Amino acid sequence: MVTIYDIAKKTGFSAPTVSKALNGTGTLNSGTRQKIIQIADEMGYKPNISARTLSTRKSNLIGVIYDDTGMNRGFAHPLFSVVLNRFREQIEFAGYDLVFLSRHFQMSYYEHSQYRSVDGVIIINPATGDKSEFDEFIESGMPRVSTNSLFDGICTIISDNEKGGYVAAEHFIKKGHKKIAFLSAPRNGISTAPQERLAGFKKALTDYNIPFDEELFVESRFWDKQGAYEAFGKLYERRKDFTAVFCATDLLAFGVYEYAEKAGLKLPEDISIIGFDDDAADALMSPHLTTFRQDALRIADIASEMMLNQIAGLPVPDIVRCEAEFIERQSVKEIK
Amino acid sequence: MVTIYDIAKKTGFSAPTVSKALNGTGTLNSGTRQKIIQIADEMGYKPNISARTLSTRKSNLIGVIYDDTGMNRGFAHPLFSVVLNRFREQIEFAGYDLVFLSRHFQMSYYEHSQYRSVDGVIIINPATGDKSEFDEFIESGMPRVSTNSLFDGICTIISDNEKGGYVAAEHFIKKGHKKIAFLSAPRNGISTAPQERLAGFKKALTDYNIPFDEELFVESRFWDKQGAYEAFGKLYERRKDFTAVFCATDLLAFGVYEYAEKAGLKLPEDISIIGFDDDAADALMSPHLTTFRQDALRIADIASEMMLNQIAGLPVPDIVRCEAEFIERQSVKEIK
DNA sequence: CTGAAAGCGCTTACAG
DNA sequence: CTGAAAGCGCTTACAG
Repeated sequence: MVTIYDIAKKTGFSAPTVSKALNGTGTLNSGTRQKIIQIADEMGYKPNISARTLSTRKSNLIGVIYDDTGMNRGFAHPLFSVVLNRFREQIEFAGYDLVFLSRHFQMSYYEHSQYRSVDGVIIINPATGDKSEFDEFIESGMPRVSTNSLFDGICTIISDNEKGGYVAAEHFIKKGHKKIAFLSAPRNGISTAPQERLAGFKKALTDYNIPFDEELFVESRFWDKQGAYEAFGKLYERRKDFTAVFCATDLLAFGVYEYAEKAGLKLPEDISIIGFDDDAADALMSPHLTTFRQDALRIADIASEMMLNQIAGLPVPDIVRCEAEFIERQSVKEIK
Repeated sequence: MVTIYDIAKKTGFSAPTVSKALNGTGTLNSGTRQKIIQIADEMGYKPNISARTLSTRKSNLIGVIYDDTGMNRGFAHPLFSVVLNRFREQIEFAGYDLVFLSRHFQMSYYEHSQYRSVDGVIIINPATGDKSEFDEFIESGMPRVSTNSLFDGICTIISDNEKGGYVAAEHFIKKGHKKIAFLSAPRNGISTAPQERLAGFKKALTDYNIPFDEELFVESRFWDKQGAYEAFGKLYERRKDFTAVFCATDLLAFGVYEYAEKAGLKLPEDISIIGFDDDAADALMSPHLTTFRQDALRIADIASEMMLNQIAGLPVPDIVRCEAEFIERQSVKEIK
């Protein structure tokens, strides 16, 4: 490993001068700068980031909070996986690397971030948990963004879920449906999406003078197919007069498809269905699932921009909403 | 941030003694060790990893090579996403953190790994590329594992793809199929899986005295649905007398489903199909896709074990094969 | 414009 | 069993 001392010796300048030349800091004769840079190149110099971090407290590392406990999808989530991937691209382009933050060894997320001297943190998927876990990040003033759920004091980039819920309900209504069920994801987690989608759903009903029927609301115990299968089963045993169901996420819709297959229900003839997320499977299932595509690329782009802004000391908004695109496929039947 | 000097002052011992106590190194009076640990705890001491890395050259960081350029799935790959997730869990349990390695800024993967002083590297998905890119890792002696493809000199944990190809062909044959097509993934990449699966496929044909028909072999231009759609179309325009197709990966099978839907072909009545990977969509499509499940958890477990072994200076095998499980669903028709 | 000095927080021989 | 000294590779005031 070649160090700045090696370059200093070779060029005849001092280590601080080499440092300034390589970093473009301080005032330097442009000739000596050129020379140093050239020699450094020839020698194949690579800075030692640990040394730099130790003296500057800047690591060029961004901590990622991504933990799918309770979701059991690993990195296969249709929204989060894309957000992670694109955020990584953008932030690497700006010279930062991504390191995963965890809660192991009695370290909290915050302690872990300190241990690694990260320059900022992105909350993509904190699993279920307690929002107060993030208070230390807020108090510390560390640059931080969330692409998952609203936190007071954390710049959050998130889909307009309420609008999504509204559009879904409105679509059903315009296709002639009146008895529309709502299959919710668990509302006890850290994500506010289920509530927001429900709020929009109710608002549309109200606007179209359709009363919200509590009996047509059902909540899955988990964010998965199995939970949805059971929840929908409960709903269907209770009531058979509804013609449509809005699922707060595609994963839940998959449970409905499974139930329909086992129970001999025809989709969308017997029940129309709309999901949320545009999972890769949607366009493969029969009928192809009508859904919403969250703008993961835009969410990630804005997240990285907001991260960089904060690192630069610039102010950022509390919340940025991104539109989710309605994708009409084949799972909603028109009722005359 | 409290440092070992703060603890030294408070306890009356020197910094080196504190260091030894906290790390459990050297010979220390167990009383002073206890005391130091207790005070450190009370003071909420967290080691500064940059300082430690600088003096020990050990970062407790493992570099991850994961780049899906050309695949365009982000982290949504049915095998890689699970491998990444489980490997992360295991390696974090051993006290290591994961950082993504990239090829930005004229840095090669290897240079990036030096820059971050990683203790080891896992190659999960290097995108298409040149195997020689990894020569530096091998020469350097850095601990390294691959869960993607075979590299001489890198401990690789990978499915028994040849066996998979064999079992697929044999299954078709036992169901009465004789004219069996093979839809391959691109073979120009770094992954050896397509060739291995093809080799097993051919072997089964030979064992059952069925000649391999070159005209029934077709290669997709990309690892995606669209490429498969086009490739299968070419095949189908050329020959209509085959009754089954083995797709080297589920993604390719999706392209066949799409083609079948557009062309009005019935699955599995007109064409039987087997995929590979057990993508989450498989059990949702009609007909549910018969496929193979790679043992991603086992692959990741072994990968982390092999990584840890290398870090500990222990020898590791060149290659570990894991069985892929055959999952029979509904996409293969029995021919009388 | 350039460099000597000190410091970031830790660990590793080496003395005592 | 414990500590003084030096070093890991870099940067930041501060002098000149």
